[in-house]
Amino acid sequence: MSSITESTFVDSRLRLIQAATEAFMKEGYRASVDSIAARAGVAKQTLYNHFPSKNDLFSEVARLASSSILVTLEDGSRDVRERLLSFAAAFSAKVLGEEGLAYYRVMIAETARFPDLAQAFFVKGPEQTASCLAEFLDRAMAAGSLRRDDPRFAAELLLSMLVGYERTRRLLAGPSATSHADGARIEQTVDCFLRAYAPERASR
Amino acid sequence: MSSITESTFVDSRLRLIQAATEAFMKEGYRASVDSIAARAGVAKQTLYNHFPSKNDLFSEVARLASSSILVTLEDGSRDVRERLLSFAAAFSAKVLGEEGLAYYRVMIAETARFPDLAQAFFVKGPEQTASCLAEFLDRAMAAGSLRRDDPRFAAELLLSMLVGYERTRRLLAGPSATSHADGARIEQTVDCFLRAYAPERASR
DNA sequence: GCTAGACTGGACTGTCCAGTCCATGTTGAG
DNA sequence: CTCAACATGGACTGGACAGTCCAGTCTAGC
Repeated sequence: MSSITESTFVDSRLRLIQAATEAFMKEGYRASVDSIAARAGVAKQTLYNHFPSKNDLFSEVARLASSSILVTLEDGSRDVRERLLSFAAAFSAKVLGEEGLAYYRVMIAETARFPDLAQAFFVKGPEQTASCLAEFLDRAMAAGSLRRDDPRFAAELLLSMLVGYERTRRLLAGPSATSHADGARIEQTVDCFLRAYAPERASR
Repeated sequence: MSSITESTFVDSRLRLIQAATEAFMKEGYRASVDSIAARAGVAKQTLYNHFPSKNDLFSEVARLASSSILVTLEDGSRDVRERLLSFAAAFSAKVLGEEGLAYYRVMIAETARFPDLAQAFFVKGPEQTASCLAEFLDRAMAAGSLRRDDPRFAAELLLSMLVGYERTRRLLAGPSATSHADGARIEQTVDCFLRAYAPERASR
């Protein structure tokens, strides 16, 4: 990319990680070292120059992927509903997208082999997203836009509502046969949540 | 069990299926044929007398397990809330229990290898449970106990709320560190659902 | 030109495992 | 008693795969 010859050394590490990511996401941990090296256009020995073992390579891939899964609420002076909607859309897209599903599947499958990675994935993903959302809900409750209640519980509830059933469907039956269009589903879900957390007795 | 000698033929099939179930649930498809035969106290050849291949054995196990995962609403003349509560408790127990989690994990992990089994699992489990619940909600809506709305959507929503986040937590981080006691969590969830689907403007 | 360090290809080892084969019991039915 | 059917265990095949080794190539910098 940067210089003359097409394999500019050093970046073989990057190519490896990229290839490994693709392979692991598609085939899970069962993806063979040979196939990863081949996909990266690199000799097997080169792979072992960079990573002491397949486990280490997998761990690296998983750690990298884990570091880009947080979904936050954009700051904005808009309506609570507006902000929740845009968050919900972003969250759904991430979790229910090709990549998100693949990653989830692999981590679930390999929890036994890599308990620490699974734990880390959970903390950096769902857990942190829930914290972030809970904080937002807490403020909204304080401001009277939502009924006062346990914000952490509410956050986990909303996350559940957004992807619970749909994720299972897509994981098990493929992304086919979606009953609702995504946008409508999300809006309906958020409105349901807002109805459950509407402030007492005040119509708005 | 029925007669004199301790290995009464024929039931070796049952012992095999039982052993295979345990093994597959614990180690996934990677569980070796030898280990399954050993666990069943049976020769490998015996296993191959009953099942032409490891795939067939796995399929049999999965099909059997799939046929016992439906959760229905008991009929009763009680309150809508009461009935939903008892359903929610049963559903949570099944899905979030040791066994339910293990089964879910295995099916998710092997979707690529056994797409048909995964599909069947989804239909016999979540899908059918949702239908059953939707029917109940539909009747409750007709009776005015719940606000009129798409009952199928409401059903999927409730199922999501009940296990979405908690299942992910348990799958990835083990059943440890549960923030709420199970009972409280379920009750809170159902009440949230009822608030979202309360009949218009009527306080009860 | 020479050296050091990274890359290559391919052969090789050791292990694990699905599935087969066979020689040898054990059992119940005719 | 004998046959048929099923069970046993242990040896074996063939393939996949992680990880090692090595002899040779390319490049950069001295």
